[in-house]
Amino acid sequence: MEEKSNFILNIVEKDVAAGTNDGRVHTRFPPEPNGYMHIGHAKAILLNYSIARDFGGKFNLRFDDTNPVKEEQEFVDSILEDIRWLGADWEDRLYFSSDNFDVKYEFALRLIEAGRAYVCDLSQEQTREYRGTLTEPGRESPYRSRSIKENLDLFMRMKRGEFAEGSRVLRAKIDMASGNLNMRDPVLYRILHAPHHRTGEKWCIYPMYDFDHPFSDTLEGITHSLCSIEYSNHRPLYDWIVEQAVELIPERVKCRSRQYEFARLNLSHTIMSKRKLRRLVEEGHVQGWDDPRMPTIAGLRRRGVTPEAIADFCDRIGVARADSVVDLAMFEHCVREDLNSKAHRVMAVLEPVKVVITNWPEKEVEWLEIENLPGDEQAGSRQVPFGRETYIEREDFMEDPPAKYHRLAPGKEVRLKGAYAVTCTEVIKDEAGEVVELRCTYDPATRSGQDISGRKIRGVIHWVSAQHALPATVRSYDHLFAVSDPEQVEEGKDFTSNINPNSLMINSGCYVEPSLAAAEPGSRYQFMRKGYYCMDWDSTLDNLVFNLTVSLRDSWTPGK
RNA sequence: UGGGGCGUCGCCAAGUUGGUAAGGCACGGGACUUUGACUCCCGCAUGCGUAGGUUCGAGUCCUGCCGCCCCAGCCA
Repeated sequence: MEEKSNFILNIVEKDVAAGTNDGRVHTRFPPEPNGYMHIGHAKAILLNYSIARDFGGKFNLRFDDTNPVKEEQEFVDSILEDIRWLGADWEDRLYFSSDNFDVKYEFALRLIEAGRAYVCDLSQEQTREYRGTLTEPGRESPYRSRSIKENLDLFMRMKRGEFAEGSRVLRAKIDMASGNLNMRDPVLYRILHAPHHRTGEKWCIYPMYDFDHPFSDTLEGITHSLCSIEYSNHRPLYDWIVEQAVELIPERVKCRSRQYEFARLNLSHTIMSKRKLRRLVEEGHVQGWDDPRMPTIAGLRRRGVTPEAIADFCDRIGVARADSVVDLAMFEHCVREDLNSKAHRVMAVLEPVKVVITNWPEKEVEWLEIENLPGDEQAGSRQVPFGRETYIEREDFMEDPPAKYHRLAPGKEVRLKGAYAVTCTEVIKDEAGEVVELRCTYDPATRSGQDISGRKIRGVIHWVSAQHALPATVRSYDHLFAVSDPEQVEEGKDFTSNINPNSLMINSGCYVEPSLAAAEPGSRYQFMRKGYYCMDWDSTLDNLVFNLTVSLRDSWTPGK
């Protein structure tokens, strides 16, 4: 009914209507291969991809690999995998900034020839001093007036490797008095005697982001270059570079690319900075980049979150320019909604207590048919064994229950889901007073689907046949950070002090129904009345391992 | 005290040329229920940072305040 609307869509619609760039829409996602993708990146990836898709345009994937010191092939591989998994299709347009280092060098030469760039010999420290401050204008470098001939010579020798790292840079000649520090003769190229993960030893000068990015966009014909808010200050420089390219190297320019900024995603109870996520991994607060508690794409995938849920989430949070923090509950809602419609229902008991049905024949086993996905006949059904001994959840029994406790208690009757109604007749405890076994009787007239007892049975609990149960380990997760804003800390502490010590809980003595013997790692289920779980790759034949994706909503408040 | 942004319900977020505040999440209430799940109903901003102004009429225009974010890498 209501169309989704945001300022970027409005811009694109207007451009298409006006025939800007011949009505063409071309976006890109430009990751730097120096870390893993997280859900914040997913927002950017999906935004770029969906705009191209929805307007019949194109979407490129371009690695921004202009800093060999920080970048590695390992990250290229993981990023490729994550973006593919998210479903953003770059078709045959996978690019690397480094693929065009030659053209970029040529562009730089023309900038020098036009008198708009110069080689500067100031040290890094001096450069900083000359740049001025936020409130005071900068001073022009003494090297700013070098002749074009000398600049050309010096730059070519920089490329040949004649100079030490840090000894010289190529700078744009713009305006040292600009209120925007990015315009105070920004560095275009620096010397880095470091091997590049793709170009190897070929180059020892590397372009800076501000020079490389806009030019790459024009080379690829990117019409709408979307990035996050902190690049707003760079837009004047982006436009300057595009203008220079249009004028000085028009044969390579496919269009006048334009940059638009939107607010990056922040999630409550979560951190999104690559640096801090790295610390969580390196300091052992989590077990790796794909730890299910991590907001990384790899972590979410291992947790059991689907790409569809992520896409739906990104769709719902919208796109705007205002800083914001989205409630994690919003994300969890999207995950539940998606899984609710596709995860098959099975039974698993996480903290088992044995139930013996005293009036059930010793060796008899009855196979009950239970539907896989109520409301969806296509999903079929399966046979689940029921016998004299079963396990139920420890929390589904209370010796002295509060009012409206629709579960098992002495003398009370509940239905074992898909099977019979049982009544608790005896509670057996150990010396410590811990309940170790419950004795019940069942009523044959209450067989699921053929209940002729005429009684209305309120409580329904899940169970697993003891004789057929499969042992399993279930890992339950809570928010990695106990507080909404992990960055809010006391004096002298940092975000790690907000780590939730109980974010991981491992239950190793669990039992799951036998149908799960056929489950595959990565497959998702709803453990009835508990939550959604994903089989982990750590699973073995004699011990299945499941990760909690998200629990079911639970509106039951004891005593109320 | 420079420049660039942003401020609409607890959290996100729509709001054409000014015409009388969408939607989602969360929350509360109810119905249904062999998952206390799902689903379905109902409720939830006389007010859009704030103070003025223009106007028949302003979240939308003007002015002044207030608050928050970003920028002084040879990182991206």
